[in-house]
Amino acid sequence: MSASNAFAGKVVTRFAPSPTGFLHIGGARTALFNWLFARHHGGEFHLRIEDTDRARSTEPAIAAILDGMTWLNLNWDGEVVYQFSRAGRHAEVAHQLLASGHAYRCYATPDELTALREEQRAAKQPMRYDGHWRDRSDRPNDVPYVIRLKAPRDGAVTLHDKVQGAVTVNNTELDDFVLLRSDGTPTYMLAVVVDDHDMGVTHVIRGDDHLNNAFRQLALIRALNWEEPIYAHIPLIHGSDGAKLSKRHGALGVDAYRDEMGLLPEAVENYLLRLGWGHGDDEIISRDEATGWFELAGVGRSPSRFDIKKLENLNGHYLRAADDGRLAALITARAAAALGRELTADDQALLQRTMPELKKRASNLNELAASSLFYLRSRPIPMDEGAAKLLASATPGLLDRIRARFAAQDDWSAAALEQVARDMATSEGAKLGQIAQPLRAAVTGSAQSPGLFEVLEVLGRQEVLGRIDDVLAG
RNA sequence: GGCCCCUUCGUCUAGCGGUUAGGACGUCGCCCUUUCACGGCGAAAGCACGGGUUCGAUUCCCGUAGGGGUCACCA
Repeated sequence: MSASNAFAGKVVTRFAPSPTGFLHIGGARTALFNWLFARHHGGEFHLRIEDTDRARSTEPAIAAILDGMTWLNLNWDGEVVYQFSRAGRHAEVAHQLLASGHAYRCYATPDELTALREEQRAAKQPMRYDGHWRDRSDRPNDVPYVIRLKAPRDGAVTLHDKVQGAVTVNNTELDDFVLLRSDGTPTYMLAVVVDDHDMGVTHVIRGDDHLNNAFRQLALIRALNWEEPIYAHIPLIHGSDGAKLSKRHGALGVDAYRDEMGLLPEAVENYLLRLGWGHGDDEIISRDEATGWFELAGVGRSPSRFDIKKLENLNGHYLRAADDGRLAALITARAAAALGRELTADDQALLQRTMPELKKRASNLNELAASSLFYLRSRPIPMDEGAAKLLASATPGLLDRIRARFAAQDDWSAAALEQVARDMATSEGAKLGQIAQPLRAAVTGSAQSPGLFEVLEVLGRQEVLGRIDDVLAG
């Protein structure tokens, strides 16, 4: 029975992170691929928390994983499985293996193992357990032991991986790894195999840092005489320097992409999807399209580098496509923090109304919030460097003359106001920009803003005249 | 170091024996324009190297180089 055979039954995938840190971007992509594959085939996608390492697993990490999955809208089927809760079952399988002669007790102490590794390192030999207790019948009393798998020593194993293709490893490369620790708790290797089997997982899609583990797990599965899942080891995401993504690359939790970088989940998803996978020339891919198109055969075998620029560009695209009310809500907290006050319902409405123009000018929520502030500020508004320059170099008396024309203006629509400015430019023999730029600076406190006359209309006559007065007074 | 994997523009990728090697991000230029964006148009930029196989290799095979992953009573 080869794992490369076409799969006929119901697809079951899982994402199985260990809660020893945040949900990072690589894990998120693994989760996404598992999710897409399951949904594409109308199967199930499960979430399993691999918390067998009691010392390193933490509650905050678990919360961060669930939070990240939820934010990315990667909904899982059924209850979350906590691996540690299944320790009894894992031990049971280990002892079953012991009874069937596929495993044995090893009484080697940590010191002995360290010494063995030192020896092997010195002799430039591969560092592997030597199987000292593999075939011995003597049993020291009152000495702690671990249970090791009696792994095959001859021949080779070929894994038919859906992404990596046929990969063959000699059994001499594998040693008798530990199944059950001396304290009776299971190792990762045992727990994964037992849980995947018990959960009915049909396709194991994970990072290719697990490729070597697959051979050990296969040995275990065969000793158990269980059905082998289909494997797909996807390449890791690397930093811009080509090495595995880590802290020094700014490998952050997905919460940082949401909170600190102000990205939209659909942008992160689209970016992650295109990392290592492609569908012709398509770049902007909806979730529905992705679900319809995704297949493991399309996953490349080479690692890809994380490119924040492309992610930001994609985010800009999704920002422009996003609902205005949603965006207004998303930047509320950021705007409130910058303003030092809560936003009112009127503020919210104003943000939503101005959003179509604001969102064209931002590539993330931070920029979007910052660009909206001038609408919300109370007088006198601060002038940034660019605005100060514009005002300093404006023609003398310009603002006074603009103010006079605006003060006499009845129709406060953008179109009418633009006409006022154009008339003034004509009569003064100036270019529109010479008038518009200083005016923009006075009214927005910046050299850049959405269309000036729309801004004037939104701000209203009183506020505009007031802001001009503030500058004239200052 | 052993084993395993990878190698198309700077980056993500399309390509699955014959193409002017396509798209996207980024970069540069132009257009639009009251600014910044958005949008539109255009440019520079790539098959790591060496052998084969073949009428013909980016594509198939073998080396070399480079990169990566992994070698725990961690997962």
